[in-house]
Amino acid sequence: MTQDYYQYPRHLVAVDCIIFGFDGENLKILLVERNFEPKMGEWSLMGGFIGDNETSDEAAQRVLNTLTGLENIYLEQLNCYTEIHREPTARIMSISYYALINIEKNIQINEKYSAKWFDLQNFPTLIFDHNEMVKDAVLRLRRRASTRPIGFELLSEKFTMKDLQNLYEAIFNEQYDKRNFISKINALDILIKTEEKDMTSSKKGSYLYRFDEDKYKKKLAEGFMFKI
Amino acid sequence: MTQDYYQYPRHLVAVDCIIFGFDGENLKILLVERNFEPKMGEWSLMGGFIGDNETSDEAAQRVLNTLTGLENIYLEQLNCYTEIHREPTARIMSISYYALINIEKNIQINEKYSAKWFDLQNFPTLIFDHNEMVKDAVLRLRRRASTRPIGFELLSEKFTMKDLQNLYEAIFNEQYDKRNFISKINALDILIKTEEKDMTSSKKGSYLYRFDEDKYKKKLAEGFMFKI
DNA sequence: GCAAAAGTGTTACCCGTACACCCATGC
DNA sequence: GCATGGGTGTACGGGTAACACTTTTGC
Repeated sequence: MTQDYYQYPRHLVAVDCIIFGFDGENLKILLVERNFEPKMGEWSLMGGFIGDNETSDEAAQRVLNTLTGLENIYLEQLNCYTEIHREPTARIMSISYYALINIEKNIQINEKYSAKWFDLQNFPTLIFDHNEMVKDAVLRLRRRASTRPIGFELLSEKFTMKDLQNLYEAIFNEQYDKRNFISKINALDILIKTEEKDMTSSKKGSYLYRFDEDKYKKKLAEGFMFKI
Repeated sequence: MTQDYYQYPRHLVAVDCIIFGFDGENLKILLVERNFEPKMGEWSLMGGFIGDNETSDEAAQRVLNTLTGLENIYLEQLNCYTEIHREPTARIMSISYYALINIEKNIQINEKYSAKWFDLQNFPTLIFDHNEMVKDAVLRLRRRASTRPIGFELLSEKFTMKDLQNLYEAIFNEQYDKRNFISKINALDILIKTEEKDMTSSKKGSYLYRFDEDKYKKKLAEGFMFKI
């Protein structure tokens, strides 16, 4: 006996991307203005349907690449939303992904889409269940950021301690003591202090650091746990 | 301009359930022997296709109900697996769910399915990507168990401290000091100590406890965080 | 009376947190 | 020389982890 697949319904399945960025002070989210019905003109997450010859991960990368031109973006699958009437015109399941991108690298946003960075503390109401998706994504971002060194995806290759602290303060929406934060980071021992200084923020200048990915991986293999 | 949904492919979407149980000593997983091709006779997770008029959550509950007769099972969505050739005969996406059930309550497993409880430390190789699903589910179970009082789903309504400790030792695959464990649990202050004793395990007998869900919810609302 | 599991407190160490002053430089 | 942000060390307290003996009772 072989199972007959023709008796089972088939579904439209999309991906929707929650794209996070960081401008040095605040967490940002990249939204697009819909240029088709339904809900044309309203703000939404960037999304697209999953094709026959791509996985959902690939679909999400494709969607992001179409919008930003970037490749190999940090991307993680979140949830699958399957409410029957989550979209009014058809039953569409959607797998949400969150992406972390460095705003500075992201020079050219495809003009075909009216996309805009919004402050995560203050962005418009989105279509369908996209607000729920964003809420879930923020929670996941916080969880991940506390146990994995994903914050560096949001920064440039070189950054100051102040940048890093600002980033974590934005992610967790909390203020930290400078001395405690720095000694915590130094205790992790996964940064390289360069000889260079960032002179834009002060007269003294502040040292630039890089994330030492090789060292991190080595320590991981030895049982090290990132924790912040 | 309206988007034309007919141009997009439709997909078979299934749910697969990782069903955890606890026998007082070890974590168990409920597996079924496939009675249809492909891979007939091999062990797999219990699954089923998502219908047109049900959400994935509902499909997972339906699948579990079909197998065990139980209703309102603790269930959480895990991941969506979308590799194109994850099943050999057709492209099928699968949303995995993990379920926690009390083995003792689960008196009648549907005889239509050859289902069997296996020790989580020692169960057969499963079909397709089901082993990966189980691995992911165990990790999620550990994360959840450390921050939510989900362990009680796996125990009977009344349980001894020893039961609880055995459960957490099984989940985290670690040994704990009895005194430290008990004082940690007592500090949480979310259990009710009953007058009854379980006399089966010793001559002295050990007190039975119940999870105080109302108290837990009240404390949650006041900012309490479960942590173990 | 003895075997077998239940139940119970104290101490030491570590980590997290609070906290304030000097440094380097451009203007 | 002064204003601005950068960089550094210590002390205290709370919580976690290590640790052993007494109690109960059925046989």
